[in-house]
Amino acid sequence: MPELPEVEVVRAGLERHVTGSTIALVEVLHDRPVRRHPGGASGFAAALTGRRIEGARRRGKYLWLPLDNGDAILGHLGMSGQLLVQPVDTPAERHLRVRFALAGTEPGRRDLRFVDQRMFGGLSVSEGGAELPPEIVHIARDPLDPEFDDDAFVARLRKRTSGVKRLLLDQTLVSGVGNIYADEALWRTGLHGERPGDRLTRAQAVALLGNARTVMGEALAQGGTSFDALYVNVNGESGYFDRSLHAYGRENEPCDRCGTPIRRVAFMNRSSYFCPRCQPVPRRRSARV
DNA sequence: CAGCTTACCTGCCGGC
DNA sequence: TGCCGGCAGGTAAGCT
Repeated sequence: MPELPEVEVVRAGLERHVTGSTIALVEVLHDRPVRRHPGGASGFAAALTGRRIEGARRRGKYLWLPLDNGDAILGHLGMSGQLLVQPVDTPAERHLRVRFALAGTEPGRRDLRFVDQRMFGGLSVSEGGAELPPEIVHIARDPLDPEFDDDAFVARLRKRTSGVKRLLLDQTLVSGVGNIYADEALWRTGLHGERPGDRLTRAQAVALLGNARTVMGEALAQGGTSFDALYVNVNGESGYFDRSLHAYGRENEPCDRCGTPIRRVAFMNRSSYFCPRCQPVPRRRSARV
């Protein structure tokens, strides 16, 4: 499950290894990953064959490769997606979905391959999307983005009545925060995920954002070194998980701060983990204002 | 229109 | 052994 730090590692690897390459051939092995492309698999291949890749960019967990005609290949790794740069004679991966044969600047013929077991992810051609694909203009910047507006985020967060975990996962407020990092940021801040946004103090909101940024930054620092190889090969198994998680996945284990067993509750068809002592369940909003 | 739920997808794992 | 339900989760679409 690639979180934002892993996606950024993929982006950096793609920028380094496919920029300047020309797409000689496109092979779509499964329709689902190109479902968002209106022209279907054949249109997808036709629109990309012969194009030159100009770089690799990212907004939240979306990636795009600007092309020489102003379009872009827009992609999302979903839950299990990988973008691999492989020598052309590498045997097909079990879940290989799309293969781009590259003719390029580096010696040796290489493929760019989209591999995805569960196919929540996908690729599409974004017309005119080289600068910023119109399909993702609603996606907010992420906390590691230098242009992320802290004050605007804090102000918006504090106007919303939803629980703050739901808000952390709202891509129009902030991107790149998944279930794991949301739980970790809340644990560090000592906030329960069901506390309404409009019941946070400004200081709490600022601290929460800071902690989200710290968690993601630490993961990026660790992941960024281990994947700096010749080929982009990120499988989502971040070594960061085992070492540094305080809440996520630790049901019944003692809280690293106070020793109280971590609890797990269902939330949005998934799980939330929290310390019931450090992150007390908020009192219900009173009926009258 | 904010808020919330559901669908999408496959592999793994525990229970029977 | 093999089947089956539950679980994992980012995002968009479709409800209220």
